Amino acid sequence: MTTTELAQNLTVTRFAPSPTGHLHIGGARTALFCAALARGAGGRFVLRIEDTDQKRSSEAAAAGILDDLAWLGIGWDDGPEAHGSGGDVRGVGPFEQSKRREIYDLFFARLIEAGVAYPAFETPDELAAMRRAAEAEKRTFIYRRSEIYDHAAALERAATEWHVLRFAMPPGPITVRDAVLGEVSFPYEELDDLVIRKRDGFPTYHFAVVVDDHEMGVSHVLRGQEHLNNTPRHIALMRALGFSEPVFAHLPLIFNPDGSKMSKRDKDKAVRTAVKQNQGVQEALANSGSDTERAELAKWLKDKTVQLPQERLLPMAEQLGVSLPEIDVEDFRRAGYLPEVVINYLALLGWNPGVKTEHGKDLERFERAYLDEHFSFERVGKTASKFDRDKLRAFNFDSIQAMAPDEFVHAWRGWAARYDAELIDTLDETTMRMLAPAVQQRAAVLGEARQPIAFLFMADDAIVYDQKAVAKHVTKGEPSGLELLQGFGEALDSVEPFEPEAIEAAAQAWCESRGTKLGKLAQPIRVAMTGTAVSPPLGVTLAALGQDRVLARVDRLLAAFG
RNA sequence: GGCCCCAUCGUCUAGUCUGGUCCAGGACGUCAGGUUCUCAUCCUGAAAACCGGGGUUCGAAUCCCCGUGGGGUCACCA
Repeated sequence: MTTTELAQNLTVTRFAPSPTGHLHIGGARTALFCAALARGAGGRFVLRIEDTDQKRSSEAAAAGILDDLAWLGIGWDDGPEAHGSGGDVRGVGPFEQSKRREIYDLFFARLIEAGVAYPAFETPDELAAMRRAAEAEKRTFIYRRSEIYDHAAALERAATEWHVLRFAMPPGPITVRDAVLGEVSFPYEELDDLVIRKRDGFPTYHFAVVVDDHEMGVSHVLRGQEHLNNTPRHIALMRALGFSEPVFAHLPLIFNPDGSKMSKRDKDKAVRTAVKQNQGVQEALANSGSDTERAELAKWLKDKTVQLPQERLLPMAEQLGVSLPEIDVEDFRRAGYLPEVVINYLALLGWNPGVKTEHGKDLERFERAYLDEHFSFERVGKTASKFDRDKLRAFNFDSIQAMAPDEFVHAWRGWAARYDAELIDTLDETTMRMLAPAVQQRAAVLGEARQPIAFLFMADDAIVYDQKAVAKHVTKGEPSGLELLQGFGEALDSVEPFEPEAIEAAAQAWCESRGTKLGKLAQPIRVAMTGTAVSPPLGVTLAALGQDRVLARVDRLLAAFG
């Protein structure tokens, strides 16, 4: 079966990121919808790496994107082999555009021969000047082939001179038939003769996309709405090349809560603002690192368009106490969101099942398989949506609640293995298992699971007592917390086994015998264990610490205020 | 600025194509109560929207027009 034959009866979608950084959350949604459409139709989902920009692309970034997709559970049928996905059973690869030069050259030749692709010799500076001139006259700059253009002469000149290849846009308006937006027309006057081959011989994005989509038998092109303006150009190219048009579907954009575009630059912005407000840090930074590092930093501080690599941003953010906005899939992973939750939330951004549950509520929580089965363009919205982190958190929280303790520990340890070595080193699996129920309902994301048990990571003699908590729960009252603690401390000695249930039973019994409420005893214990009036339930708190450390902390409080 | 897209609670949205069942439903968030050994969880309840103006129609959130607002895009980046 040839590619075109396949295209006629197969739904083929593709996700084509350019490897310039981690996978953006918006890109993840596009990939998800592409995969869902293909799966639901029994078709194929292609992953292609768009690395025609030699300066910005990197293999590391490409690998990172594959890893991000794999973490989300989005597998691909045709594409680079990694994480159990990919391969080239249809023989439509390679899947990196930088390896497809000969293919593009073939189609360049075809267009040149037809006289619709032509060399152009303006330098970038000259073009910039032309744009400025147009702007001064308040008209839009449109590059158009001169009417007295001599194709043969231009080709001759091109043999010896640097040039780009441009596509002669055919006259007449072009209408895009979009599966979510309907028909959208663009006048010829708005469409210029776009560059299809760069000076360095690489195709531009427009050309490579059109050729590759055709060669790979892509039947449905799903992408963000920011590409809508490119589509008429692509259609013109397809027609010139004799390709059939795929179905286009432009997905609504995803924005920040403040309405701005969700961009990787947001991270730089957050840190840059904080640095500028902090004179001390600014000076410290100005005096550390190598010369080149300092120069980069100075440039970054001044120029909003300059981005710093994540490895440099992260420590600065930590030092300044600012949290980086989550933009990339990797950010959500680090924060401790569950991949299936991210998928679920993403699916709802711009699409919805339009189904009610038996309780008359909108169906919002569903599995990946549900999306695969039910995804359709009719239910894709046209409106851009703001990314609601609170709602994502709530989803994640619910999913964490729904986990069995073992499941939770598994997820937690998996996360910690990558992001929190100290946690793994300090707590064994049995302890985590015991802690799980208490921690689960206090953590919306895995990264927060440590907070309610922070006291476990402190040395017994390093507890800092909160003055208010001490005043309220330890020194005040009749009997005082101190006295209760003293009495119960002895009782604690004989608790066997030293596990949550036994401890709680002992505390309960002890309080009953003394005629006090459990709360009266629990609070001073909390202060002794954590320095504050807040901790997980008593039994778990004490059991996790272990008898020795508990008694040491009781003694220390007694000594400090007794 | 040109071109293009969009417009329902603070946010995500159902309802819009096939006008009436919508004094607009759900979720997140917010607020108020309740349960609880703290913090949480959990339970109950409340406030909260059809951008404005004209049409069409017996009737418009739903159809049409004009405004207004928001966004995208105008590279030898993708």
